[in-house]
This record gives sequence, structure tokens and C-alpha cells, in this order.
Amino acid sequence: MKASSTAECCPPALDGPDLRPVEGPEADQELAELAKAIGHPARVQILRLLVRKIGCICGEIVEELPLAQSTVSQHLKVLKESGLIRGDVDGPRVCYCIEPRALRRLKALIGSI
Amino acid sequence: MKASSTAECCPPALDGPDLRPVEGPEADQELAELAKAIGHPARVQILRLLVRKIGCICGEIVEELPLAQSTVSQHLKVLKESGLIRGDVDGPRVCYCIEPRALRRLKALIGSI
DNA sequence: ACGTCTTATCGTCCATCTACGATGAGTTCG
DNA sequence: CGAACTCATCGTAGATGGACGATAAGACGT
Repeated sequence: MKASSTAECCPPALDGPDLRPVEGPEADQELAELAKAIGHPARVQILRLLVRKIGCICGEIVEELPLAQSTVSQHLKVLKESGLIRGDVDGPRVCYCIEPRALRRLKALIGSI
Repeated sequence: MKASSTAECCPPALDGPDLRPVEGPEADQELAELAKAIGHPARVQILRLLVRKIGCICGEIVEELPLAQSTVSQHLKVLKESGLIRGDVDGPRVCYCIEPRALRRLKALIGSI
């Protein structure tokens, strides 16, 4: 069975609490990397799109932003490398969705300041 | 009257709620700028220092970090320009302290994602 | 006024970021 | 197979960032 038209990525994401410390050098490094990832308006916009979106989007993101496709792709790569989003291949297209765990982690780190 | 030895900056900072919206293009831009400001481990460390510190520190920050004085000064400048910290001149030295309002704003923006 | 202490700024070097167009890799459909 | 579509990657160019040493600017103490 296969959800044809609209992709069916972004699984339930059942996960327990995060055990890593929220302070110390490693946490500082981690927070800095996550913050740097959202340190560009286009990437903030992408994150918001992926969070608010009913289901998760693919290259519709490109149409949403006033940027070239290659540029958007690079921003998506940055977000993916930071762990904040994930990209699941669905046939010829790719379905991006947020990684709730990473987002929670970011909020926890920010909250620890 | 004048607090001589240890600086007496960082006033009570009594302020009301923030009225600016937490979403939209301007908010995205604002969040991106704040995030970029904390997008470096040294700056995260500085922020933590200023938050946790009893009273507020000056160039002791330089001793706390494994960086040259000029480099630390640049990081402080970035943080100051982002609005996250403030620098009050106290005689020959400068007393830096966090700007609680900006920090709360950052948390609110992050929380809105 | 002078030397000292503290901090900011300047100049420099190398690395990374941001943006784009062009091209390549993979998938689907005819 | 071959055309069409989607997305990633490459290559490039200009801007910004991060680090340092050296130097300037300001405030004190003598």
C-alpha cells in the first residue's frame, strides 16, 4: 500500500525525554549550531512553513519563498544538517518535515539561558 | 553618591509585556537576527556568564574565555548590537549585563515556532 | 602632565555564507 | 528507451564572519 498523491512522511515521532544536559560546553556548542541554523530569515520561514503545514511540504517551499530553487535547496540542507528537519524521498520528490525532537531540544536549550 | 568599587549597572529593568507580534515577516527577521547573535559558542558562553553572574561582569569575560581580548570585544559588540546585552561605562571599564527584555523576546519568538 | 590600565577599533588573513545559473542524478510516464 | 519532472550539487562571485596582533581612545592615580 502506498499513499500516492500527497506524501505520507513525518511519522508519529514517538520519543522519550531528552537526557542530554542543557548546560556546559557541549550544550553551548549544540545551542550555537541550532541557533546558527535558524539564523537566517529564509530558514525561519521554512521552519514555520513546515510546522504550521497540514501534512508536510516538498518543493512547494520553493514557490513560497522569493528565492531560486538552488538557494532554497541549500537552506534546506543547512536545516537538515542541523537536525531540525528531515527529508524523505517520495518518488521523484522529497518531503520535508520538522524533527519535533530537535525543535524541543532547541527550546530547552534556549530556555536554559 | 556613587558605587565605587564594583559597578552598579544592570538597573531593575522594570518593563511591561512585549507588544510586537511573534509571527510574520518582521518577526522572522527579528528571530533570525537574534538567533544569529547566539549562533556562536563563545557568545552563548558569554550570555550564560552574564545571566548566572551575581552582579555583572566586565572584562573578566576575557579571562573566562580562551580568546584574545579583541576577539571577545567583537563578540560583545555583536551581542550588544543584537540588543541581548548592554554595556555601561563605569570609569575606565565597561560593565556588561544582559537585557532581560530582549532575552524574553527571543524565548517568545523561539516558542512561537 | 605622565604613565597605566581597560576597552574599542583597525587591518589583515582565511573561512564560511548567500545567492544565482547550469548541470547532474533519480523517478515516472508515455 | 526517451522525454519530462523534481531536486541536489557544482561552480562562481561577492559579502560577511572569526581570529589575531597592533594601535587608538578614554579614565585614573601619582
